[in-house]
Order: sequence, then structure tokens, then C-alpha cells
Amino acid sequence: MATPSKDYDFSAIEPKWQDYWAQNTTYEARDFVDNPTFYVLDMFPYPSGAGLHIGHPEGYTASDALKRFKKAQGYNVLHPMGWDAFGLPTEQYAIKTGTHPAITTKQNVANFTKQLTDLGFTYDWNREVNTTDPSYFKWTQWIFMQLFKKGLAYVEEKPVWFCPDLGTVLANEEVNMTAEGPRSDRGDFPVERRPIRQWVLRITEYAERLIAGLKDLDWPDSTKRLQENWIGRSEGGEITFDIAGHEAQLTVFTTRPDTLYGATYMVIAPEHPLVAKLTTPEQQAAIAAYQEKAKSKSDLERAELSKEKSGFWTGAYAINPVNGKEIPIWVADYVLMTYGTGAIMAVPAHDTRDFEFAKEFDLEIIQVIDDNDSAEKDAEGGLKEAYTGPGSLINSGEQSGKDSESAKKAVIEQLAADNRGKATVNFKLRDWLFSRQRYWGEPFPIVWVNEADYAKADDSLKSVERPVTCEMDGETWFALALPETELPLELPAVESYTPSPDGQSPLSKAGDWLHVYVDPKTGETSTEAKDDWLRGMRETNTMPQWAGSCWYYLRYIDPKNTDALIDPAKEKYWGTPDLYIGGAEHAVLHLLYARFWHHVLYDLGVVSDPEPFKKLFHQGIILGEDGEKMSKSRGNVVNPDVIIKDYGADALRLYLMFLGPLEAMKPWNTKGIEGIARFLRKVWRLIVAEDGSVHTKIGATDTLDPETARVLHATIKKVTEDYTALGFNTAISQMMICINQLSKAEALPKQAVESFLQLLAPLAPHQAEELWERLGHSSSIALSGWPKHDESKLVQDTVKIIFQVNGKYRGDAELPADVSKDDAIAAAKAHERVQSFVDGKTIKKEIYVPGKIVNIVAI
RNA sequence: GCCUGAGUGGCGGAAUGGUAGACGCUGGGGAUUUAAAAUCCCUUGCCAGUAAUGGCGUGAGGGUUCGAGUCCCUCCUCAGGUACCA
Repeated sequence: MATPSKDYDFSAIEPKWQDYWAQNTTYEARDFVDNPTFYVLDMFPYPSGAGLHIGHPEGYTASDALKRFKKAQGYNVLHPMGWDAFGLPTEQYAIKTGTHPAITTKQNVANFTKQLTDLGFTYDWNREVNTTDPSYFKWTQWIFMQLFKKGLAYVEEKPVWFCPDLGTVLANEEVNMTAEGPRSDRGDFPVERRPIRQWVLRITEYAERLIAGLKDLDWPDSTKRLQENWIGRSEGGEITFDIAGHEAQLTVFTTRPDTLYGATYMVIAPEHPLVAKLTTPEQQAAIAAYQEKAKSKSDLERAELSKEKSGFWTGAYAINPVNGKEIPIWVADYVLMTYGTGAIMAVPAHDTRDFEFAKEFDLEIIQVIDDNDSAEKDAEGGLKEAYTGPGSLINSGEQSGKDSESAKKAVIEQLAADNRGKATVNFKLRDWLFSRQRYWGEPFPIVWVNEADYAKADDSLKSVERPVTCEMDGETWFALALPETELPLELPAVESYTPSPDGQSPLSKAGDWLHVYVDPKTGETSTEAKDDWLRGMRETNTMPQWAGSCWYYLRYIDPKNTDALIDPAKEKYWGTPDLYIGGAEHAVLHLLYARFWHHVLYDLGVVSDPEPFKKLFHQGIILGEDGEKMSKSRGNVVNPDVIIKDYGADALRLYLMFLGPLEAMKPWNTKGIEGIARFLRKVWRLIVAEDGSVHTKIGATDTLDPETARVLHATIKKVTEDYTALGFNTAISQMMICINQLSKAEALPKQAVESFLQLLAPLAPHQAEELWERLGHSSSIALSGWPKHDESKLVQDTVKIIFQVNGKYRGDAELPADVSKDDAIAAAKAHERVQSFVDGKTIKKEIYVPGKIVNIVAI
């Protein structure tokens, strides 16, 4: 059965072993066996028409190698793969060609599967998932239903980013600010603001837990920080101001209640509901024009346009609750309606933005925190810039003298007694815009009915605590969730995948699907009218691509379950992934959304741990040979298929891992892969003689010479450690050192060579299997276990001791490994060159680092 | 501006506070070959020197230490993220 070839012919060897692993289900994960489990998860790809990018195999090689390593160590390893297949490009292609996205998806998946197989990745394809498969998205819809019933979903008409070219709404995160204005992240088309009916998920209700949960995760620190900043927790207080001559009050959020005495004016956002009420007739025209201007800008644009402060006085005054001071209320767009309460108390002395605004409009600046002379002052002693640091309070009535930290509490307590303030926590995080006006996404399992019908429907179909309503054509509609028996709700066939010009989903044109009758008791639906059934209309929005990727790692554990999202016993057996490998571009969105859903599923009792990804690793980006990001337009894209054809999958896998640390961004270098190819040929020649038989020097002896044994055991040790820590580049270096050493030996015990192959197998599995077979084994190297190093083989009789004088190398000597301090120092002093540097000087100190260094300090 | 990272030969990169440059690529020289591929050997941080050897050297400047690429402080550059978040 062995390939007769005497040469290392990867093009014959690699398919042979890929078939072998598939047929023997070598890497199948088995539920409930006694071995310890190890679940290694890759971020599943979007199966685009372009095929695999070189970035995919980088992370996937690491996980495949780790999987094989863990398997060899006796773990029951789960390493699955699937497809994040809903998405815009497929839909765009459908619009252009009329091909149903499901057909395109199927083709792309087939292509991706082949490419992954060619790379020698042995995923457990029994567990393959596809987000567009109804048996999968049934459960995506089911999760949404739970969110809906828990009151975590609502509908709102919001001005959202709309991209006319893509014909869809985009989330804030999918829009980039550029010099040419706001543009879509995908495709780089211009986008604008439009009010559209949207589903929104209350991720903000989990903000506190999402922050707190980060603490114990083994994630890159930078990623944790990114999520922290994104959620943006700030502690502070809300303070309520009376308005002179008005019933209404204004509540502000501030992180600096301690500076309240320094509040010299207030600012409300142009969109603030009280603007019209507060504006005096004289100011009316100016304010209205300003509001109009602000409306045309978005939050992002406001930030992008010059930071010059603009605004107008409303003509009204607020009353500072601590000292009764009347302060003017301004409207300015540097205050955002979407953060805090949309209103602020301005303390120009201690806030940079307020300071700039006050300077611009000549407003009063009162310093209330002592800067201890650390801030720059003008001739009159006024601040030249805001002092934002801590200090003790001045000009602050009864609070004067306190330090700013304790004053924060004191001021809030003082106000609380009067019901004018309370301590609060504010978040930057906003609720998650969860709908798209697209065809190729999960339909919402929602039917809209009128108010009278809603009253007739069973509570089990409702969000009881927080009914969800929307306005359509001047009527109020109420949302009912479909029962589990109605799932999956599949996509209807449509004639055109193009959204309507007003931005509504293509589903809004699927008449037969759109209009349904609902059984008020069970939620069962029918296209036919029935007695007492409610007449309803299906939701036409679809879910964003994030929906399917929010929970796929759970489905791998129990992919074929038709009765539940996941069997609790299997969930407990496998737990959450032990390692999650994927790009840092998902540091915020995917990883935050998935954590949110997982927390909700935890609350529902579906999973037994609140956090889904305990350990996360980001592989770096591979740049083109020119050191620039790979892109078609640059022409520096490396195609994995071509590399496999020229050098083989093993060489590509090894080289991807040898380029540098897995997490680093590093340039590709086609010349460099030659070195790896050379290494693989060397391994081959060590075992296969010129006539194609096993080399006669293998097994010609039972013992290794001490030096070769030392190198081999050092290699076993280092490779084992490095694989565990994903330090593949240094593991490969060590294996190169080892093969160079083994090649020198005249005779080798068979076992030494086998140990080496076992180390190599995770990264170059095809060649390792082939050579393993040629050494006479009939079963896979995957089942052969993992070598253990023998510490005693690492011990050397003599060690090289470095001699330094004043910290500089001046010589060395081989000394007995157990040489005493005195003997080592004596040996150093006896050394000719050391003497020449010590001569005529006084020895101040002698240091001996056992087994390493003697340092003589002489002046 | 703020938050992360990162700056080491011609290049990718190694170095629990202990000989900086492992391993690989590239370059130079040689062996083998009719020739080529493949393979093998020597060499390859900079400066001086035939050499032995000496001096310099991890973005810059300080500091701690017997000893610093590694720890501390200040600064510079680059990459990624984020931005009027009160």
C-alpha cells in the first residue's frame, strides 16, 4: 500500500492520507468517552466566491496542529468547521444574476471544503454547520424568540445608516468615516441617514455583566481593553436642574459631580425634546436653523467636521441646585442626544470641551478644584486650559476643602436628600440594531397583528412585560412570536432580490408568504382564513449576519438535534471551547454579540456557564511580499492553491507557522518556503534510501550517542512546550536543529526516528504518516501517542562557563557540570584573557551564576 | 487627543535579567556534476586588523543592576483601534 516512490512526492502522498483520515474517521470527536475533552474552535469563514485567502490557513493550521497534538496526547478532541453563509456578497450576486443565494452558497461551500481538505485539515465533517440551513437557523430563530419573550427585543423607527448602492441599512459599526463622508465598510459606498423600522436588541441591559465577565477571561489584554472601551462604563451621577420660569426640569449625567459649583452654563443637544419649549422667541430663528443643520449631520460627521465649537443660547436659565445660581442654557452639537441624558452641566474650568466652548462664547469660568499650581495661568490668574485632574475643592460652599474623590459622593448625597440627584452608571454601548432590509438572512419568527387581535392571543406568544409595537400606515401593530412548532420559518421564493426603493426588504413583495392567519391559542399559521384565527402580517426584515455566528460553537456539540438547540448532557460533556482562534477584526462585534447571547442562554438555563470563550487567540495578518496588505488591486495576493501545487500542503502549513509568532503581522516571502521544502526533503532522506526502501542506518543500533540523544530529548521537551503555547515558529526551529543532528548520525535506533516523526506530525501530517507507514506501522501515527522526554538525557557532564570581566565576555571553559563556585572562579582567574583584563586592578566582587557565568568586577 | 501593540543584521525572526542575532532566507566562496537541478562544506551585524584580537552594536536619552534587547522613567517613529462619551 506504500507509495513506491523513492522521492518525496507530496502530490501523491497528500491525497492518499487525506482519504485515509476521512475513511478511518481518525479525527472524529466522540461524545461521552472517558478521555479528557479538548474543544478547539476556529472562527468559521464566510464562503465567498473568491475561495480561501492565505489568512484562513494561518489560523486553521494552528488549530489543526493543536488538534493533532492534543489527540496524540490522548484527548478526545472536538475540532469542527462550518459556514457563516448568510451575507451580502452572495445576495449581491443574486441581484446581478438571478441565481438563488442558496445555490451560490452550495457551490462556494463545496469549493471551500475542497480547499480545506487539500490543506490536510481534518475537521469532523459530521458536525458541519451552515447558518443558512433551515435546520440550523431554526435555532437562531428560536433564540430570537427567547429574547423577544424576555423583553430584550423591541422595534423602533430610527434614523439609521442607509446605503443606496447596497440597498440596505447598515449598523454604526459597518460605516466608516472617510474624507469623502460616511461610507459603507463593505464596498466603500456612500451612505446616508434614513428613518426605518428596525428591530433592536437590548444588549445594554447586559452591559454591566459584559464588562464584569471580561475579568476572568484568558484573552489578549488589548482585546479585553477594546471591549471595555466599547462598552464604556462610567460612574457618575444624575443631577436635576430647575429651569427659571418653567415647570420642566433638566437632568444631566456627569462623572464629576464634585465640580457642580463650577457649572456656569448648561448645554442640551439639538435633538433634545425640551429645546423648543425652552427657546425664547428672540432666539427661535437661530435655534431652529441650528437644529436643522445638526439634523443633516450624524454623530459621526459631527465628530469628523472640525472640532470648532458651535451653538446658540436658548434664552433660558437653569438654576444650580447647590447654590441657586442662574446659568444660561445653550444648544450645541458637541452634546450628543445618544449619550447620557442629552444634556450636560458645563464646567469650563475642569472640562476641555466646555473650556473651549466658554472661550468661544465668552462664558464665565469658575475654578472649583485646586490645581496646586500645576495648570498654566494667564496674567490675572485665570486658567489657560481646563484643569481635569484631581484636587481639593475651592469656591464650593460647604464642600470646599474636600478632595475631589470624596466630594463626588458628598455632592450626590447632598442632592439625593433633596431628590435632585443620584449616583448612576452610564454606558457608551448602545442597543444592538438587529435587522436588515435584505433577502439573504434569517426571517424573524414574528407576525404583526392589530391591537384587538393581540388581546385575543395567548400570552405564550407575547413579550408580556414589554409588548412590542410599531406604527405602519397610521395604525399600531403588535408583535406575536411564532411558536417553536412553526420553526424554522423559511425564506419564500421571490422574483427579485432587490430591495424596494424605499429601503424595505425584498420579502415585503412576497405576498403569499407575507399575509398569514394565526391561531390565537397555539400560534400555528396558515395561508387560509380560519374561524377565530387572527389576520396577520409577517415581519419582512431579516436578521443581520451576526445572528448565525453568535452561537454556532454550541451547535457543533449537537449539530443534528431536532428537538433542542443542544442536548444538556452533551453541553455539559464538551463545555465551551477550550481555545478560540480567529482574527482580531472580530475583537468587538462578533465577540461581544456572542457573549451577550451566551449570557442570555445562560439565564435561560440552556448553557451552564455564562461566558462562551474562556481562552482566545488572535492570529496575525499575513502581508504581501511587498510588506503591504494583500489586495487584488496591489497584485500581491498569495493563493494557497498555487503554493500547494508547487510545494505541497505540508510545506505550506510549516511555512505559515514558521513565518513568525502566530499573533504577529508578518510579510509573506516565497523564497522562504524553499527552506521549509529543504527541511522536509531532509526528513524524507533520513528515512527513505535512494532505492526507496527504508534507510539501512535506521534500526542499525539500539542506542544513540549522548549528544544526539541530548538534542532529541531537548527537542521533545521544547516542541511539547511550544505546541502547548502555540509557539510553532520556535518549535519548527528546534525540529530543524534536531534533523540536522540526526542526519549526522551513522546509525539510529528506529525509535528515535519515530519520536521525531511524532513531533513533526501535527504540522506536516501527510509526510509523517507516510514515513510512519514505511517504517512498518499499519495504523495511523495519530494513534501512536506522544513522545516523552527523558530529563536524564539532557544532563551534560560538562558545561560551558562564560567568563566575564565587568560584565563583558572575556573567555569561556568547559567545566564539570557540578563545579563549585570557588573552582569556577579559580578557572576564570586562570584564564589568560581574563588575567589580562584583571591585571593591575583590584577585584571588587566575584559573581558565579551556577552553570552559566563567572563575572569578575575589577577596577 | 485617548487606548493597545511594536521598533533587534540585507530580510523573516531567536533570546527564564546572564556570550545578542538561534533557526531559516538572501549574499559570497568551494565540492559534486558533461551540464543543470538536487545535495554537501565553509562564510555572512558594523568598524579596525593578514590573524590572534579589540572596539561598537537591540529606535533616542537617562536610571536600577556585578550584568539590561529584557526592569523603571522621559521622548521619537510605526501599526491597529477609537474619538466632542460629559
